[in-house]
Amino acid sequence: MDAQPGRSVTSKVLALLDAFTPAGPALTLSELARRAELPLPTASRRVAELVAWGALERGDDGRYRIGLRLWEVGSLAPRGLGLRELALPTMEDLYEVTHENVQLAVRQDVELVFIERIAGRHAVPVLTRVGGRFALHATGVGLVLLAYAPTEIQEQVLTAPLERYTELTITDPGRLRRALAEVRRTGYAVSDRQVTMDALSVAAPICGPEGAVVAAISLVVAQHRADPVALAPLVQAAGRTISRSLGTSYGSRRPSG
Amino acid sequence: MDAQPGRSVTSKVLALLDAFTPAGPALTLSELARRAELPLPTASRRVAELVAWGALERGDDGRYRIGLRLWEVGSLAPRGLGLRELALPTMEDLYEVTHENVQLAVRQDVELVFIERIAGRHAVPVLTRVGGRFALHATGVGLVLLAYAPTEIQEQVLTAPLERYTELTITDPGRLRRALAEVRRTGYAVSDRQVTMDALSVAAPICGPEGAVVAAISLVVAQHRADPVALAPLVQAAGRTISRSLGTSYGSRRPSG
DNA sequence: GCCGGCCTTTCACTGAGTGAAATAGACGCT
DNA sequence: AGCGTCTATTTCACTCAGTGAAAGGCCGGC
Repeated sequence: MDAQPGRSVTSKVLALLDAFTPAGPALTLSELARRAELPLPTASRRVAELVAWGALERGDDGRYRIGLRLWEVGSLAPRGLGLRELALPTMEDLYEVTHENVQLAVRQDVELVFIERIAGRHAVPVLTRVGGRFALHATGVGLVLLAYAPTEIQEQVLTAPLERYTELTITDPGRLRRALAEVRRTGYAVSDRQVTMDALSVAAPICGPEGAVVAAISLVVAQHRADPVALAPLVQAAGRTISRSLGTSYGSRRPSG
Repeated sequence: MDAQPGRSVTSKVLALLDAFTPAGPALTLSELARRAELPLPTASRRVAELVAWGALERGDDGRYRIGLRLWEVGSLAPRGLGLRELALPTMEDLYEVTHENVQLAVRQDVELVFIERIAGRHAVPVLTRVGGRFALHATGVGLVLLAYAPTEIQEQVLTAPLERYTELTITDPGRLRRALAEVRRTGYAVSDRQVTMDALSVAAPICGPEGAVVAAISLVVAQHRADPVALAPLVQAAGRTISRSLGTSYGSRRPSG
Protein backbone atom coordinates (compact mmCIF):
# COMPACT_ATOMS: atom_id res chain seq x y z
CA MET A 1 0.00 0.00 0.00
CA ASP A 2 1.23 3.47 -0.76
CA ALA A 3 -0.39 5.05 2.27
CA GLN A 4 1.55 5.63 5.45
CA PRO A 5 1.94 2.12 6.80
CA GLY A 6 1.03 1.60 10.42
CA ARG A 7 -2.56 2.71 10.09
CA SER A 8 -4.89 -0.12 10.91
CA VAL A 9 -8.29 -0.51 9.34
CA THR A 10 -9.85 -0.23 12.77
CA SER A 11 -8.15 3.08 13.43
CA LYS A 12 -9.54 4.38 10.14
CA VAL A 13 -13.05 3.31 11.03
CA LEU A 14 -12.73 4.99 14.42
CA ALA A 15 -11.27 8.10 12.81
CA LEU A 16 -14.41 8.29 10.66
CA LEU A 17 -16.59 8.18 13.76
CA ASP A 18 -14.33 10.76 15.41
CA ALA A 19 -14.97 13.13 12.54
CA PHE A 20 -18.44 13.87 13.88
CA THR A 21 -18.66 16.66 16.46
CA PRO A 22 -21.51 18.50 18.19
CA ALA A 23 -20.73 21.46 15.94
CA GLY A 24 -20.80 19.35 12.77
CA PRO A 25 -23.01 16.30 13.16
CA ALA A 26 -23.84 16.01 9.45
CA LEU A 27 -21.00 15.56 6.96
CA THR A 28 -20.57 14.79 3.28
CA LEU A 29 -18.29 11.94 2.32
CA SER A 30 -15.58 14.38 1.26
CA GLU A 31 -15.72 16.24 4.57
CA LEU A 32 -15.62 12.93 6.36
CA ALA A 33 -12.57 11.81 4.38
CA ARG A 34 -10.80 15.12 5.00
CA ARG A 35 -11.44 15.08 8.74
CA ALA A 36 -10.40 11.44 9.09
CA GLU A 37 -7.40 12.12 6.83
CA LEU A 38 -8.30 9.30 4.50
CA PRO A 39 -8.28 9.10 0.70
CA LEU A 40 -11.78 9.42 -0.70
CA PRO A 41 -12.09 5.87 -2.06
CA THR A 42 -11.01 4.42 1.27
CA ALA A 43 -13.47 6.58 3.16
CA SER A 44 -16.18 5.64 0.68
CA ARG A 45 -15.68 1.92 1.30
CA ARG A 46 -15.50 2.10 5.09
CA VAL A 47 -18.45 4.45 5.27
CA ALA A 48 -20.51 2.12 3.09
CA GLU A 49 -19.93 -0.67 5.60
CA LEU A 50 -20.78 1.58 8.52
CA VAL A 51 -24.02 2.60 6.84
CA ALA A 52 -24.91 -1.02 6.08
CA TRP A 53 -24.55 -1.84 9.77
CA GLY A 54 -26.38 1.26 10.96
CA ALA A 55 -23.47 3.04 12.62
CA LEU A 56 -23.99 5.87 10.15
CA GLU A 57 -27.10 7.02 8.31
CA ARG A 58 -27.28 8.86 5.05
CA GLY A 59 -29.84 11.65 4.86
CA ASP A 60 -31.88 12.75 1.88
CA ASP A 61 -29.35 15.54 1.47
CA GLY A 62 -26.53 13.03 0.94
CA ARG A 63 -24.85 13.92 4.22
CA TYR A 64 -23.89 11.28 6.72
CA ARG A 65 -24.93 11.34 10.36
CA ILE A 66 -24.38 9.11 13.36
CA GLY A 67 -26.86 6.27 13.10
CA LEU A 68 -29.38 5.09 15.64
CA ARG A 69 -27.65 1.72 15.88
CA LEU A 70 -24.54 3.38 17.25
CA TRP A 71 -26.66 5.35 19.72
CA GLU A 72 -28.20 2.06 20.85
CA VAL A 73 -24.82 0.48 21.48
CA GLY A 74 -23.57 3.64 23.14
CA SER A 75 -26.55 3.56 25.46
CA LEU A 76 -25.07 0.40 26.96
CA ALA A 77 -22.10 2.31 28.38
CA PRO A 78 -22.19 1.92 32.16
CA ARG A 79 -20.66 5.35 32.65
CA GLY A 80 -23.19 6.84 30.20
CA LEU A 81 -26.82 5.84 30.24
CA GLY A 82 -26.20 3.29 32.98
CA LEU A 83 -25.06 5.96 35.38
CA ARG A 84 -27.81 8.30 34.24
CA GLU A 85 -30.56 5.78 34.96
CA LEU A 86 -29.30 5.34 38.52
CA ALA A 87 -28.76 9.02 39.17
CA LEU A 88 -31.87 10.48 37.54
CA PRO A 89 -34.39 9.99 40.37
CA THR A 90 -32.04 11.68 42.84
CA MET A 91 -31.30 14.45 40.36
CA GLU A 92 -35.03 15.03 39.96
CA ASP A 93 -35.46 15.27 43.72
CA LEU A 94 -32.69 17.84 43.84
CA TYR A 95 -34.42 19.76 41.07
CA GLU A 96 -37.81 19.64 42.77
CA VAL A 97 -36.33 21.06 45.98
CA THR A 98 -34.26 23.82 44.37
CA HIS A 99 -35.68 24.38 40.86
CA GLU A 100 -32.11 25.06 39.75
CA ASN A 101 -29.96 23.34 37.10
CA VAL A 102 -28.70 19.91 38.09
CA GLN A 103 -25.70 18.44 36.30
CA LEU A 104 -24.07 15.03 36.26
CA ALA A 105 -20.58 14.48 34.83
CA VAL A 106 -17.74 11.96 34.71
CA ARG A 107 -14.07 12.37 33.90
CA GLN A 108 -12.68 11.12 30.59
CA ASP A 109 -8.89 11.57 30.50
CA VAL A 110 -8.16 15.24 31.27
CA GLU A 111 -11.66 16.50 30.49
CA LEU A 112 -15.14 16.02 31.84
CA VAL A 113 -18.16 14.73 29.95
CA PHE A 114 -21.69 15.78 30.85
CA ILE A 115 -23.90 12.71 31.29
CA GLU A 116 -27.16 14.39 32.18
CA ARG A 117 -28.60 17.78 32.89
CA ILE A 118 -31.90 18.95 34.27
CA ALA A 119 -32.37 22.52 33.14
CA GLY A 120 -35.19 24.37 34.79
CA ARG A 121 -37.09 26.67 32.48
CA HIS A 122 -36.67 29.49 34.98
CA ALA A 123 -33.12 28.63 36.06
CA VAL A 124 -29.91 30.27 34.79
CA PRO A 125 -29.23 29.23 31.23
CA VAL A 126 -26.23 26.90 31.07
CA LEU A 127 -24.24 26.32 27.91
CA THR A 128 -23.49 22.67 28.56
CA ARG A 129 -24.78 19.89 26.36
CA VAL A 130 -25.35 16.27 27.32
CA GLY A 131 -22.51 14.33 25.70
CA GLY A 132 -20.40 17.49 25.59
CA ARG A 133 -16.93 17.96 27.03
CA PHE A 134 -15.39 20.64 29.18
CA ALA A 135 -12.14 21.46 30.98
CA LEU A 136 -11.73 20.10 34.51
CA HIS A 137 -10.33 23.20 36.23
CA ALA A 138 -13.29 25.58 36.02
CA THR A 139 -16.64 23.97 36.79
CA GLY A 140 -17.80 22.59 40.13
CA VAL A 141 -18.08 19.04 38.82
CA GLY A 142 -14.69 19.44 37.15
CA LEU A 143 -12.99 20.48 40.40
CA VAL A 144 -14.46 17.48 42.21
CA LEU A 145 -13.45 15.06 39.46
CA LEU A 146 -9.95 16.55 39.32
CA ALA A 147 -9.52 16.61 43.11
CA TYR A 148 -10.10 12.85 43.28
CA ALA A 149 -8.38 11.94 40.00
CA PRO A 150 -5.16 9.88 39.88
CA THR A 151 -2.02 11.93 40.48
CA GLU A 152 -0.79 11.58 36.91
CA ILE A 153 -4.02 13.12 35.60
CA GLN A 154 -3.78 15.99 38.08
CA GLU A 155 -0.19 16.66 37.05
CA GLN A 156 -1.15 16.59 33.39
CA VAL A 157 -3.78 19.25 34.00
CA LEU A 158 -1.61 21.32 36.35
CA THR A 159 1.36 21.44 34.00
CA ALA A 160 -0.67 22.35 30.91
CA PRO A 161 -1.90 25.94 30.43
CA LEU A 162 -5.22 26.48 32.21
CA GLU A 163 -7.71 28.16 29.91
CA ARG A 164 -9.33 31.33 31.23
CA TYR A 165 -13.12 31.72 30.86
CA THR A 166 -13.71 34.69 33.17
CA GLU A 167 -11.54 36.94 35.33
CA LEU A 168 -12.22 34.58 38.23
CA THR A 169 -11.13 31.37 36.50
CA ILE A 170 -8.23 29.77 38.35
CA THR A 171 -5.31 29.75 35.91
CA ASP A 172 -2.45 29.55 38.40
CA PRO A 173 -1.32 25.93 39.07
CA GLY A 174 -0.45 26.73 42.67
CA ARG A 175 -3.87 28.19 43.42
CA LEU A 176 -5.56 25.28 41.67
CA ARG A 177 -3.54 22.84 43.75
CA ARG A 178 -4.72 24.55 46.94
CA ALA A 179 -8.31 24.63 45.68
CA LEU A 180 -8.20 20.87 45.04
CA ALA A 181 -6.85 20.23 48.55
CA GLU A 182 -9.74 22.27 49.92
CA VAL A 183 -12.20 20.17 47.89
CA ARG A 184 -10.74 16.98 49.35
CA ARG A 185 -10.89 18.45 52.85
CA THR A 186 -14.51 19.64 52.72
CA GLY A 187 -15.89 17.00 50.36
CA TYR A 188 -17.46 19.50 47.98
CA ALA A 189 -16.40 22.07 45.40
CA VAL A 190 -17.59 25.58 44.65
CA SER A 191 -17.00 27.26 41.29
CA ASP A 192 -17.86 30.92 41.80
CA ARG A 193 -18.16 32.73 38.43
CA GLN A 194 -15.24 30.74 37.06
CA VAL A 195 -17.07 29.72 33.87
CA THR A 196 -19.49 32.60 33.34
CA MET A 197 -19.85 35.77 35.41
CA ASP A 198 -23.49 35.12 36.30
CA ALA A 199 -23.32 31.51 37.51
CA LEU A 200 -22.05 29.64 40.54
CA SER A 201 -21.98 25.88 40.97
CA VAL A 202 -21.67 23.60 43.97
CA ALA A 203 -20.58 20.01 43.31
CA ALA A 204 -20.10 16.80 45.27
CA PRO A 205 -18.47 13.46 44.45
CA ILE A 206 -20.25 10.21 43.56
CA CYS A 207 -18.38 7.09 44.62
CA GLY A 208 -18.37 3.58 43.17
CA PRO A 209 -18.51 0.34 45.12
CA GLU A 210 -14.76 0.46 45.83
CA GLY A 211 -15.00 3.99 47.18
CA ALA A 212 -13.30 5.60 44.19
CA VAL A 213 -14.91 8.77 42.83
CA VAL A 214 -16.57 7.85 39.53
CA ALA A 215 -18.75 10.90 38.87
CA ALA A 216 -19.82 14.27 40.24
CA ILE A 217 -23.14 16.02 40.68
CA SER A 218 -23.69 19.75 40.88
CA LEU A 219 -26.22 22.53 41.24
CA VAL A 220 -25.74 25.57 39.01
CA VAL A 221 -27.41 28.71 40.34
CA ALA A 222 -27.45 32.44 39.65
CA GLN A 223 -24.44 33.90 41.43
CA HIS A 224 -26.22 36.85 43.04
CA ARG A 225 -28.73 34.74 44.95
CA ALA A 226 -26.37 31.88 45.81
CA ASP A 227 -25.39 30.58 49.24
CA PRO A 228 -22.79 27.84 48.57
CA VAL A 229 -22.54 26.81 52.22
CA ALA A 230 -26.29 26.21 52.40
CA LEU A 231 -26.38 24.29 49.12
CA ALA A 232 -23.39 22.05 49.82
CA PRO A 233 -25.10 19.59 52.22
CA LEU A 234 -27.96 19.21 49.73
CA VAL A 235 -25.64 18.33 46.87
CA GLN A 236 -23.47 16.11 49.08
CA ALA A 237 -26.54 14.19 50.24
CA ALA A 238 -27.57 13.65 46.62
CA GLY A 239 -24.06 12.44 45.81
CA ARG A 240 -24.18 9.97 48.66
CA THR A 241 -27.61 8.70 47.64
CA ILE A 242 -26.38 7.98 44.14
CA SER A 243 -23.18 6.41 45.51
CA ARG A 244 -25.33 4.04 47.51
CA SER A 245 -27.35 2.93 44.46
CA LEU A 246 -24.05 2.45 42.62
CA GLY A 247 -22.90 0.07 45.31
CA THR A 248 -25.83 -2.25 44.78
CA SER A 249 -25.81 -2.37 40.97
CA TYR A 250 -23.69 -0.59 38.30
CA GLY A 251 -23.00 -3.70 36.20
CA SER A 252 -20.21 -4.57 38.55
CA ARG A 253 -16.85 -2.91 38.88
CA ARG A 254 -15.53 0.45 37.87
CA PRO A 255 -13.78 0.70 34.51
CA SER A 256 -10.65 2.80 34.78
CA GLY A 257 -11.53 6.18 33.30
CA MET B 1 -5.70 -16.08 5.67
CA ASP B 2 -7.24 -19.33 6.73
CA ALA B 3 -10.47 -17.79 7.98
CA GLN B 4 -13.59 -17.72 5.89
CA PRO B 5 -12.77 -15.07 3.31
CA GLY B 6 -15.35 -12.39 2.73
CA ARG B 7 -15.32 -11.05 6.27
CA SER B 8 -14.04 -7.52 6.35
CA VAL B 9 -12.13 -6.12 9.28
CA THR B 10 -14.83 -3.50 9.72
CA SER B 11 -17.53 -6.13 9.98
CA LYS B 12 -15.53 -7.85 12.69
CA VAL B 13 -15.16 -4.66 14.67
CA LEU B 14 -18.88 -4.01 14.37
CA ALA B 15 -19.63 -7.60 15.36
CA LEU B 16 -17.65 -7.01 18.54
CA LEU B 17 -19.77 -3.98 19.35
CA ASP B 18 -22.89 -5.96 18.49
CA ALA B 19 -21.96 -8.54 21.09
CA PHE B 20 -23.02 -6.19 23.88
CA THR B 21 -26.69 -6.32 24.84
CA PRO B 22 -28.80 -4.79 27.61
CA ALA B 23 -28.85 -8.24 29.22
CA GLY B 24 -25.09 -8.66 29.00
CA PRO B 25 -23.31 -5.30 29.00
CA ALA B 26 -20.07 -6.66 30.55
CA LEU B 27 -18.21 -9.42 28.72
CA THR B 28 -14.88 -11.21 28.98
CA LEU B 29 -12.71 -11.38 25.90
CA SER B 30 -13.66 -15.01 25.37
CA GLU B 31 -17.38 -14.27 25.56
CA LEU B 32 -16.84 -11.38 23.19
CA ALA B 33 -14.98 -13.59 20.72
CA ARG B 34 -17.66 -16.27 20.91
CA ARG B 35 -20.53 -13.84 20.36
CA ALA B 36 -18.77 -12.11 17.48
CA GLU B 37 -17.76 -15.52 16.08
CA LEU B 38 -14.10 -14.57 15.92
CA PRO B 39 -10.98 -16.51 16.85
CA LEU B 40 -9.62 -15.38 20.20
CA PRO B 41 -6.38 -13.79 18.92
CA THR B 42 -8.30 -11.79 16.35
CA ALA B 43 -10.78 -10.60 18.94
CA SER B 44 -7.93 -9.75 21.28
CA ARG B 45 -6.27 -7.50 18.73
CA ARG B 46 -9.39 -5.67 17.62
CA VAL B 47 -10.58 -5.22 21.19
CA ALA B 48 -7.20 -3.78 22.17
CA GLU B 49 -7.61 -1.13 19.50
CA LEU B 50 -11.15 -0.38 20.56
CA VAL B 51 -10.02 0.03 24.17
CA ALA B 52 -7.15 2.31 23.12
CA TRP B 53 -9.63 4.57 21.37
CA GLY B 54 -12.18 4.45 24.15
CA ALA B 55 -14.92 2.55 22.36
CA LEU B 56 -14.60 -0.15 24.99
CA GLU B 57 -13.41 0.01 28.59
CA ARG B 58 -11.89 -2.75 30.63
CA GLY B 59 -13.06 -2.96 34.23
CA ASP B 60 -11.09 -4.02 37.27
CA ASP B 61 -12.76 -7.40 36.87
CA GLY B 62 -11.22 -7.89 33.44
CA ARG B 63 -14.56 -7.63 31.68
CA TYR B 64 -15.10 -5.29 28.78
CA ARG B 65 -17.88 -2.74 28.65
CA ILE B 66 -19.01 -0.13 26.17
CA GLY B 67 -16.80 2.90 26.66
CA LEU B 68 -17.79 6.47 27.31
CA ARG B 69 -16.19 7.59 24.05
CA LEU B 70 -18.67 5.49 22.10
CA TRP B 71 -21.52 6.92 24.16
CA GLU B 72 -20.27 10.40 23.29
CA VAL B 73 -20.27 9.66 19.58
CA GLY B 74 -23.63 7.94 19.85
CA SER B 75 -25.03 11.03 21.53
CA LEU B 76 -24.54 12.85 18.22
CA ALA B 77 -27.19 10.70 16.52
CA PRO B 78 -29.94 13.05 15.33
CA ARG B 79 -32.57 10.36 15.87
CA GLY B 80 -31.20 9.65 19.37
CA LEU B 81 -30.15 12.44 21.68
CA GLY B 82 -30.88 15.06 19.05
CA LEU B 83 -34.53 14.10 18.92
CA ARG B 84 -34.67 13.73 22.69
CA GLU B 85 -33.37 17.25 23.30
CA LEU B 86 -36.07 18.70 21.09
CA ALA B 87 -38.86 16.55 22.48
CA LEU B 88 -38.03 16.66 26.18
CA PRO B 89 -39.65 19.98 27.13
CA THR B 90 -42.91 18.92 25.51
CA MET B 91 -42.70 15.50 27.12
CA GLU B 92 -42.24 17.15 30.50
CA ASP B 93 -45.30 19.32 29.92
CA LEU B 94 -47.30 16.22 29.09
CA TYR B 95 -46.01 14.62 32.26
CA GLU B 96 -46.85 17.62 34.42
CA VAL B 97 -50.43 17.66 33.13
CA THR B 98 -51.08 13.91 33.44
CA HIS B 99 -48.43 12.51 35.82
CA GLU B 100 -48.45 9.38 33.68
CA ASN B 101 -45.60 7.68 31.78
CA VAL B 102 -44.51 9.49 28.64
CA GLN B 103 -42.61 7.60 25.95
CA LEU B 104 -40.76 8.62 22.82
CA ALA B 105 -39.76 6.09 20.16
CA VAL B 106 -38.53 5.83 16.58
CA ARG B 107 -38.62 2.96 14.10
CA GLN B 108 -35.45 1.07 13.21
CA ASP B 109 -36.15 -1.50 10.49
CA VAL B 110 -39.04 -3.69 11.71
CA GLU B 111 -38.72 -2.78 15.37
CA LEU B 112 -39.03 0.31 17.51
CA VAL B 113 -36.36 1.85 19.71
CA PHE B 114 -37.24 3.82 22.82
CA ILE B 115 -35.45 7.18 22.79
CA GLU B 116 -36.73 8.62 26.06
CA ARG B 117 -39.13 7.85 28.84
CA ILE B 118 -40.48 9.89 31.70
CA ALA B 119 -41.64 7.44 34.33
CA GLY B 120 -43.70 8.95 37.10
CA ARG B 121 -42.99 7.45 40.50
CA HIS B 122 -46.69 6.89 41.03
CA ALA B 123 -47.52 5.88 37.45
CA VAL B 124 -47.92 2.31 36.14
CA PRO B 125 -44.56 0.57 36.03
CA VAL B 126 -43.45 0.07 32.42
CA LEU B 127 -40.85 -2.49 31.39
CA THR B 128 -39.29 -0.43 28.64
CA ARG B 129 -35.70 0.78 28.75
CA VAL B 130 -34.23 3.78 26.97
CA GLY B 131 -32.17 2.36 24.12
CA GLY B 132 -34.24 -0.81 24.19
CA ARG B 133 -36.13 -2.38 21.30
CA PHE B 134 -39.63 -3.72 20.95
CA ALA B 135 -41.98 -5.15 18.33
CA LEU B 136 -44.03 -2.68 16.29
CA HIS B 137 -47.42 -4.39 16.39
CA ALA B 138 -48.29 -4.16 20.09
CA THR B 139 -47.50 -0.79 21.66
CA GLY B 140 -49.16 2.54 20.91
CA VAL B 141 -45.96 4.08 19.57
CA GLY B 142 -45.35 0.92 17.55
CA LEU B 143 -48.77 1.05 15.88
CA VAL B 144 -48.22 4.68 14.91
CA LEU B 145 -44.73 4.01 13.55
CA LEU B 146 -45.98 0.98 11.62
CA ALA B 147 -49.06 2.75 10.27
CA TYR B 148 -46.90 5.41 8.62
CA ALA B 149 -43.98 3.13 7.68
CA PRO B 150 -43.07 2.38 4.04
CA THR B 151 -45.20 -0.38 2.50
CA GLU B 152 -42.31 -2.86 2.34
CA ILE B 153 -41.77 -2.56 6.09
CA GLN B 154 -45.49 -3.04 6.76
CA GLU B 155 -45.55 -6.13 4.57
CA GLN B 156 -42.47 -7.52 6.30
CA VAL B 157 -44.20 -7.19 9.67
CA LEU B 158 -47.58 -8.42 8.41
CA THR B 159 -46.19 -11.54 6.79
CA ALA B 160 -44.00 -12.55 9.75
CA PRO B 161 -45.61 -14.20 12.80
CA LEU B 162 -46.90 -11.57 15.24
CA GLU B 163 -45.74 -12.33 18.75
CA ARG B 164 -48.45 -12.49 21.40
CA TYR B 165 -47.89 -10.68 24.71
CA THR B 166 -51.41 -10.83 26.16
CA GLU B 167 -54.73 -12.28 25.08
CA LEU B 168 -55.55 -8.90 23.53
CA THR B 169 -52.41 -8.61 21.38
CA ILE B 170 -53.31 -8.40 17.72
CA THR B 171 -51.75 -11.43 16.07
CA ASP B 172 -54.00 -11.67 13.00
CA PRO B 173 -52.50 -9.84 9.97
CA GLY B 174 -55.96 -8.87 8.72
CA ARG B 175 -56.98 -7.30 12.00
CA LEU B 176 -53.62 -5.52 12.25
CA ARG B 177 -54.08 -4.15 8.75
CA ARG B 178 -57.48 -2.73 9.74
CA ALA B 179 -56.04 -1.32 12.96
CA LEU B 180 -53.31 0.48 11.01
CA ALA B 181 -55.89 1.96 8.63
CA GLU B 182 -57.80 3.23 11.65
CA VAL B 183 -54.62 4.83 13.01
CA ARG B 184 -54.07 6.63 9.71
CA ARG B 185 -57.74 7.76 9.66
CA THR B 186 -57.84 9.16 13.21
CA GLY B 187 -54.20 10.24 13.53
CA TYR B 188 -53.60 8.41 16.79
CA ALA B 189 -53.22 4.85 18.05
CA VAL B 190 -54.57 3.06 21.11
CA SER B 191 -52.98 -0.09 22.48
CA ASP B 192 -55.46 -1.46 25.01
CA ARG B 193 -53.83 -4.16 27.16
CA GLN B 194 -51.93 -5.49 24.14
CA VAL B 195 -48.56 -5.52 25.94
CA THR B 196 -49.54 -6.07 29.58
CA MET B 197 -53.01 -6.60 31.00
CA ASP B 198 -52.83 -3.56 33.29
CA ALA B 199 -51.68 -0.87 30.86
CA LEU B 200 -53.13 1.11 27.99
CA SER B 201 -51.25 3.52 25.77
CA VAL B 202 -52.29 6.32 23.45
CA ALA B 203 -49.79 7.42 20.83
CA ALA B 204 -49.48 10.12 18.16
CA PRO B 205 -47.07 10.68 15.29
CA ILE B 206 -44.19 13.17 15.16
CA CYS B 207 -43.39 14.46 11.69
CA GLY B 208 -40.19 15.75 10.18
CA PRO B 209 -39.79 18.81 7.98
CA GLU B 210 -40.92 16.88 4.88
CA GLY B 211 -44.05 15.66 6.62
CA ALA B 212 -42.87 12.08 7.00
CA VAL B 213 -43.47 10.42 10.36
CA VAL B 214 -40.08 10.17 12.08
CA ALA B 215 -41.08 9.32 15.64
CA ALA B 216 -44.02 8.70 17.95
CA ILE B 217 -44.97 9.88 21.42
CA SER B 218 -47.30 8.12 23.83
CA LEU B 219 -48.90 8.17 27.24
CA VAL B 220 -49.00 4.88 29.12
CA VAL B 221 -51.72 4.74 31.78
CA ALA B 222 -53.36 2.20 34.03
CA GLN B 223 -56.05 0.51 31.96
CA HIS B 224 -58.84 0.70 34.53
CA ARG B 225 -58.78 4.48 34.83
CA ALA B 226 -58.07 5.23 31.18
CA ASP B 227 -60.14 7.25 28.74
CA PRO B 228 -58.34 6.99 25.39
CA VAL B 229 -60.64 9.43 23.62
CA ALA B 230 -59.92 12.11 26.22
CA LEU B 231 -56.17 11.52 26.16
CA ALA B 232 -55.79 11.44 22.37
CA PRO B 233 -55.98 15.22 21.74
CA LEU B 234 -53.41 15.81 24.46
CA VAL B 235 -50.93 13.38 22.94
CA GLN B 236 -51.65 14.60 19.42
CA ALA B 237 -51.02 18.19 20.47
CA ALA B 238 -47.68 17.16 22.00
CA GLY B 239 -46.78 15.35 18.78
CA ARG B 240 -47.55 18.42 16.75
CA THR B 241 -45.54 20.67 19.05
CA ILE B 242 -42.49 18.45 18.64
CA SER B 243 -43.08 18.22 14.88
CA ARG B 244 -42.99 22.00 14.73
CA SER B 245 -39.63 22.21 16.57
CA LEU B 246 -38.33 19.52 14.21
CA GLY B 247 -39.20 21.71 11.25
CA THR B 248 -36.99 24.53 12.46
CA SER B 249 -33.92 22.53 13.44
CA TYR B 250 -33.12 18.76 13.50
CA GLY B 251 -29.66 19.00 11.88
CA SER B 252 -31.39 19.24 8.56
CA ARG B 253 -33.08 16.47 6.63
CA ARG B 254 -34.47 13.15 7.66
CA PRO B 255 -32.23 10.11 7.33
CA SER B 256 -34.12 7.16 5.90
CA GLY B 257 -34.81 4.83 8.82
C1' DG C 1 0.55 -32.13 41.20
C1' DC C 2 -3.00 -31.54 37.22
C1' DC C 3 -6.77 -29.71 35.01
C1' DG C 4 -9.96 -26.00 33.62
C1' DG C 5 -10.59 -21.55 32.67
C1' DC C 6 -8.56 -17.13 31.16
C1' DC C 7 -5.58 -14.20 27.78
C1' DT C 8 -1.27 -12.91 24.91
C1' DT C 9 2.52 -13.78 21.75
C1' DT C 10 4.83 -16.07 17.90
C1' DC C 11 5.25 -16.87 12.99
C1' DA C 12 4.68 -17.68 8.12
C1' DC C 13 1.06 -16.95 4.77
C1' DT C 14 -2.21 -14.38 1.89
C1' DG C 15 -6.26 -11.80 0.29
C1' DA C 16 -8.57 -7.66 2.14
C1' DG C 17 -7.52 -3.29 1.82
C1' DT C 18 -5.34 -0.07 -0.78
C1' DG C 19 -4.98 4.71 -3.48
C1' DA C 20 -3.75 6.95 -7.99
C1' DA C 21 -6.24 7.49 -11.86
C1' DA C 22 -10.17 7.32 -14.52
C1' DT C 23 -15.20 7.83 -14.71
C1' DA C 24 -19.42 10.05 -14.03
C1' DG C 25 -23.05 12.88 -12.12
C1' DA C 26 -24.70 17.56 -10.24
C1' DC C 27 -24.63 22.09 -9.71
C1' DG C 28 -23.41 27.22 -10.77
C1' DC C 29 -21.58 30.64 -13.60
C1' DT C 30 -20.88 32.88 -18.04
C1' DA D 1 -23.51 24.85 -24.76
C1' DG D 2 -19.02 25.05 -22.54
C1' DC D 3 -16.22 25.28 -18.60
C1' DG D 4 -14.87 24.86 -13.63
C1' DT D 5 -15.69 22.79 -9.31
C1' DC D 6 -17.74 20.23 -6.50
C1' DT D 7 -19.40 15.66 -5.57
C1' DA D 8 -18.95 10.23 -5.31
C1' DT D 9 -17.99 5.66 -7.33
C1' DT D 10 -15.28 2.08 -10.04
C1' DT D 11 -11.05 0.03 -11.88
C1' DC D 12 -6.79 -2.35 -11.21
C1' DA D 13 -2.36 -4.10 -9.83
C1' DC D 14 0.33 -4.08 -5.57
C1' DT D 15 1.42 -5.34 -0.82
C1' DC D 16 1.35 -5.16 4.04
C1' DA D 17 -2.12 -5.43 7.75
C1' DG D 18 -4.55 -8.98 9.33
C1' DT D 19 -4.61 -13.56 10.08
C1' DG D 20 -5.30 -18.10 13.14
C1' DA D 21 -3.09 -22.55 14.61
C1' DA D 22 -0.07 -23.52 17.93
C1' DA D 23 2.59 -22.51 21.80
C1' DG D 24 3.28 -20.09 26.15
C1' DG D 25 1.80 -17.78 30.47
C1' DC D 26 -1.18 -16.82 34.35
C1' DC D 27 -4.25 -17.56 37.67
C1' DG D 28 -7.64 -20.32 40.82
C1' DG D 29 -9.88 -25.03 42.03
C1' DC D 30 -9.37 -29.59 43.35
